[in-house]
Amino acid sequence: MPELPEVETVRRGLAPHLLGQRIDTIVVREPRLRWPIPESLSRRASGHSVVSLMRRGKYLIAALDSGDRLILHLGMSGRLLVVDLDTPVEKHDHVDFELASGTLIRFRDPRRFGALLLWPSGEETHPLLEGMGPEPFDAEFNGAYLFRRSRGRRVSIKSFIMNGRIVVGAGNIYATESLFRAGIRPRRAASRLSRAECDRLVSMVRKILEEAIDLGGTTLRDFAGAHGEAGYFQQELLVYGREGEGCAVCGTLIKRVLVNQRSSFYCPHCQC
DNA sequence: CTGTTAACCTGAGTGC
DNA sequence: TGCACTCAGGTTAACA
Repeated sequence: MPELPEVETVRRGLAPHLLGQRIDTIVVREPRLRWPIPESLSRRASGHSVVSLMRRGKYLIAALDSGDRLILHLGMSGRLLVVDLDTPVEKHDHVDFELASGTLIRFRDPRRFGALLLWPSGEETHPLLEGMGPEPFDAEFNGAYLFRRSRGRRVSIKSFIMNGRIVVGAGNIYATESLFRAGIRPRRAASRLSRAECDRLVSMVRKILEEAIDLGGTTLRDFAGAHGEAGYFQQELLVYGREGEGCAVCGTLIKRVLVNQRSSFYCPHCQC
């Protein structure tokens, strides 16, 4: 479900409720996520306040006044919802954070590809965050960087920009849309992009992600922000999910191909 | 090292 | 209704 704009939308919705708040209780109903929720989580985190809520790629990181940090990932179907204490528990509501304010932060994740881990105080880094590429909005992520990193790489450019070691945040939807706007076919070898194309692609990735954040993310099926609200970027999608429709620019029929087992959409006329 | 594939898991949708 | 099948916004472990 959530790519960078969706995670950022959740972060912004959550922050006002979480910052400065003490976590009274953590209720874990189902610890079997992507990795098991650490048994020590509840003991270590309850009684402590949240001092910051950051995003790194598609991870959310909540720092506590103890120095411990909670790492959250929404996987494909995860949600973090702000609800009242008496809100009935639904089938896939795996974890509740009960705050001193009387608000509940509820983690729901039907497919359980998400994660909730502890990054203990004093540990410089966490294995999951180590080796991550730059944020797309960092100055480090620019045309020169993409050009340099892509030399000699035979993988498709789509897989390349979805690779979190190159740049974080672009998932299937936004990689697909960025490539359309940059005029590059998803299956082109990364090594065969010109420097000018790298410039264009970088600026399109940034632009798309920025616009998607402004519109509260993309809701195709079930993405929702912290208050259950849908995003609006799906209205801006020009190729994703539009196989067989006419291209918005030239009218040519949009094609669907598989790139590493993921659906990709492109216009055979606008993208080469 | 690079690149490809299967795997994790549930639910929604489709066709018979 | 039921069954079989496909697909879904992510990531990594295991392989060639």
